[in-house]
Amino acid sequence: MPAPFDLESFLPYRLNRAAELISLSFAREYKQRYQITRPEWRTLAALGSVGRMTATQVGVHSNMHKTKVSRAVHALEQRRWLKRAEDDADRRIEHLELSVLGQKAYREIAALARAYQESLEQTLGQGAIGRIEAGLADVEQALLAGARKGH
Amino acid sequence: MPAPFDLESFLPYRLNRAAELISLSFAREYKQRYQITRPEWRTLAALGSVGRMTATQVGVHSNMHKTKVSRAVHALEQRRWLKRAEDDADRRIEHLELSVLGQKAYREIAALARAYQESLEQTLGQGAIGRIEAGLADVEQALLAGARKGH
DNA sequence: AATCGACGGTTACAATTGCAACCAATTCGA
DNA sequence: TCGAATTGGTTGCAATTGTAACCGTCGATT
Repeated sequence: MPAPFDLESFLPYRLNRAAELISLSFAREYKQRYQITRPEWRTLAALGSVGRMTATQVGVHSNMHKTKVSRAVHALEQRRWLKRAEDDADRRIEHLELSVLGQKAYREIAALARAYQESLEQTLGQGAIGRIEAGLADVEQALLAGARKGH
Repeated sequence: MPAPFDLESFLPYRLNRAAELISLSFAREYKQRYQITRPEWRTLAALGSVGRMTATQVGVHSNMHKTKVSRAVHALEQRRWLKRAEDDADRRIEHLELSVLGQKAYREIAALARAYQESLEQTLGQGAIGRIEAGLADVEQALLAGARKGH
């Protein structure tokens, strides 16, 4: 007799459900106000938070497919929130950077994000979010380590 | 001077990244072998784990959009993994149930899922996954409670 | 019992997405 | 040093997805 399978305690299922819920919940805060999509916000956030990066690095950082990143970058460029700069040594590479306008937008949406998370932390209690994130870090590390070995 | 915003500790971003990573990682286990999509697996899992449910209930349980559920149900029905049964009292409602074939498929994929999670728990240490899930449950509860009040 | 709003579920259509193929540039290896 | 394999990034196309509109049914109000 096999061990029972409880979907409610299956991590991929649980993570998906929670991620979808919280993402949509927060997206409501900026979708209307800034006319920006989810991939665009993630790209903006990555560049604003980390600083100058290439498209590939943005993709790794936020775990987005490279075509998704490519399109988000294009959209942000149209909006003049982002500038591309070529690399001196390798002409395939494009360094991405937020424009002054982009930085302004980033700061504003980041303020929304901060407020959102602060409010959540209020109701969850101090440190609760940090503990989840520590757990997630371990999970990601385990998965990425496993992937390299071809599991 | 505003508090700094660190994307790495922003919960929606972190949850999305982790969820995407683990979902794709596990999807590799069944996509090939069973020719089944992510929404189909989630629906199968919900019905297999919880038992007879309506489409709406499946959607709530797995936090999937109702059209996604509708299409997944249709696909599973084509495959003869699922049966519909009308409700005696309310003719709008359809009760969904796995067929014998569907139950068999569910048991097989559930076994994969169990193995997957066990292996993960091995590397993370006993109880690590449970702690994350407890945290997620709190988050979900907070968000759903907030949504009802119109936040 | 007729009307209106809500509900469960499906579908048409448009937008978003991922895969695969591609281009240009670079690195590797014989 | 030349060709093959690899890399950063884009694009065409097909598949997936969400929005909105819809159908049939139900419940409440009158």
